[in-house]
Amino acid sequence: MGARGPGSANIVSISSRIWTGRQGDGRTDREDLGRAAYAGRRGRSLVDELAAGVQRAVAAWADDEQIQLPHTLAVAVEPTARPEFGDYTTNVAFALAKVARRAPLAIAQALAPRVVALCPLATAGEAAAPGYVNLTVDFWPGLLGPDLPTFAPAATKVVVEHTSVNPNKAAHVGHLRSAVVGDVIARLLRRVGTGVEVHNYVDDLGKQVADTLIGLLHLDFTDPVPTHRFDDFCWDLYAEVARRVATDPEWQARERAALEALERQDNGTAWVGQLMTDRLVHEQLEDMGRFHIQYDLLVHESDIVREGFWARAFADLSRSPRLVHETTGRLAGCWVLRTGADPSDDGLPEPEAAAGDPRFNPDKVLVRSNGTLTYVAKDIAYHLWKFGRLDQDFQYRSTGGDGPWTTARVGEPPPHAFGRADRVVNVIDHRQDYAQEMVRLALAALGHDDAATALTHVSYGVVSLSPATAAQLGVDTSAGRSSYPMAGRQGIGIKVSELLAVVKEAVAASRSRDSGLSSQEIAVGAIRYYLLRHNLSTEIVFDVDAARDVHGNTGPYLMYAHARASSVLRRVADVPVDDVPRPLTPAERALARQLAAWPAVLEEAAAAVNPTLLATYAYRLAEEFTQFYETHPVARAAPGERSGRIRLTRRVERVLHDALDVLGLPAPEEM
RNA sequence: GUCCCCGUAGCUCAGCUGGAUAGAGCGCGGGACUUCUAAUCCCGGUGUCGCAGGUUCGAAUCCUGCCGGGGACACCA
Repeated sequence: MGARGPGSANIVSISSRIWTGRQGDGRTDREDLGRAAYAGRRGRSLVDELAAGVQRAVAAWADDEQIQLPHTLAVAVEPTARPEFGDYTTNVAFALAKVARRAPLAIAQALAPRVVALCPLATAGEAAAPGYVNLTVDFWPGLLGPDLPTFAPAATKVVVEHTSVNPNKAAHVGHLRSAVVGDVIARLLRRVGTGVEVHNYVDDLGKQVADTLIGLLHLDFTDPVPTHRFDDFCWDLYAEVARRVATDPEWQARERAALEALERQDNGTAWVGQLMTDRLVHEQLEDMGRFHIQYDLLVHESDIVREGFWARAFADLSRSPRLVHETTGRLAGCWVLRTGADPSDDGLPEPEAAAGDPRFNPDKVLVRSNGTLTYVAKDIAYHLWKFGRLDQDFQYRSTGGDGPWTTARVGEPPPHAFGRADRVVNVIDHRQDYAQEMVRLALAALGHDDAATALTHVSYGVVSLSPATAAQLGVDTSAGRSSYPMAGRQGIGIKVSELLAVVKEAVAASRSRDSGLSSQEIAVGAIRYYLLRHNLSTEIVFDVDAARDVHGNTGPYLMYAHARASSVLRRVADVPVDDVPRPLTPAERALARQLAAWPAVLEEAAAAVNPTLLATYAYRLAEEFTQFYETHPVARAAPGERSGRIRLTRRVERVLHDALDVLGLPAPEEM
């Protein structure tokens, strides 16, 4: 990168880091998405203005000192950790120290007054050892401007796939994590102006479905825990069948026969299978619906097979040197996707996608020696369709009412074209990293490098059980592990419906009045927040007692803060509000500063495809507001102070409402 | 065996694109409601940031090795 003339540096602000705590892995595909979102935002935030002021100061300084600046500088303009450091701080002097070969403190001292002179919002600037520029800001104009960021609608369409529970039993908390994370990603992308289509993949041809099915057909099963729900019944039935399949050759043969019958599709077994999976999907969707999670399209694996999507994908893929028909050895008779991870595979193009990645097995079977397709093969076909690269389409029908559309045997005209995505976001736990990379590799091998790049796998850690919760479920915890996995095959897990009932009960028991939001809605907010506040890469060690908590860093705390703001505003509904500026108290400043961060947090969350940033931000905002609320009367404030406090409270209500909407939590006016 | 993720307060977790005295919630003890909802707030924490080296003016953060936990590497999904 060649140096330009003095004063020409672009400052790359990474300013949102401090408010939210940055996560994310910095993958390029996520950053691209972020840039698109950033470009669409209308208007500048307070922090944007400040960063621009710092940039002007740097340019002026470089001119005066005759210093050549590089094209870009990575600089943070961020809130200070302590009030005595001012409102915002920047590390720009450290970045310049390396370029100019001068002491950071000297640069900071030269910069501080220039920022104050060149940025109308900065009322004071100080250099602090070892080289920070600390800025004090006039927050008042920020309380007069527009409340919420707006984004120009983007022409791009993103398909978000999440949930994708095997339709053979009830959904558990682990599935709910995918659903909640995916749902927030969909809400977030819509919020920043992107077109979104939400898919739920129904794997109705898999081994798990076959197991529940043969239990239904061959077992005289009575549920040890009588239930009115079919998915609860299947939960126990599946565990019973899994026990038999593990050891009994007769049941293993039944499983194979059922799998084969499901894939053939024109027989009684397949029809019973379809009736079974339809009913289970219906109940799973009811569960998710209670959490305000909705889908645009259900994609059935059986429809991918029936429509012959794989035949077209195979025709294309077989022109690639990566698809190999093995004639000898362990995989004789299989069609294999060769990843190039084996060093002996010379001559294959690389690097592309996962090629040569030592994490992966060099050969991935797509077509078994008996001619049937593996899961990855069907997923490749599905993704070619998602990206509109297949010249083929499904049949569709509506599931009625507000429900999603679904792929079907016989179609009716869909309301709009499904699929044809510019980007695809798959919310799938980290155990499928390998399978997702295989899909990406196949897309690249077919020449769809753009699609391979536009495929984002949002990988997240599994939900496991705390020792206490595992013990309550009858798991043997004598091994003393720190967590225990949920296991559908063993019937071990917290079902979504049970969790909601338990948390709802806890909410009902702890509430001080009954007139506000229903206990179920509060429970939904509590559970959603619990699943969102952990980093995506973190394995959530789920504890029932912790999930039942409604105090502290929980969903109800955020909702309560919103209800308090609403309550205050009801009291002052008729009070006239003026624009007369006044100095803010420390708590007011802290609150104003947090409010000013919202546009950047939205952008960064969209860029990183990371809902946790939103959860963290909303909690901090609720916390700042609550502290303000405790110490600053609004309705009973002196007239000189009241207008500013009403403005702050109004803004808190709107920004918190916006944040809660994106998080899918209720924003109650009363609790 | 190879590779990936994780290891921070009693517990669950933030912080980790290097920077100013390492944070929150829970739990525990104490305090605050005739005042905009106390589902709240305030006070009380030196914790071998797994261990050992290294890079740096500066490391919880980057690099290497080791130890411990989890996961992936299926003609499962």
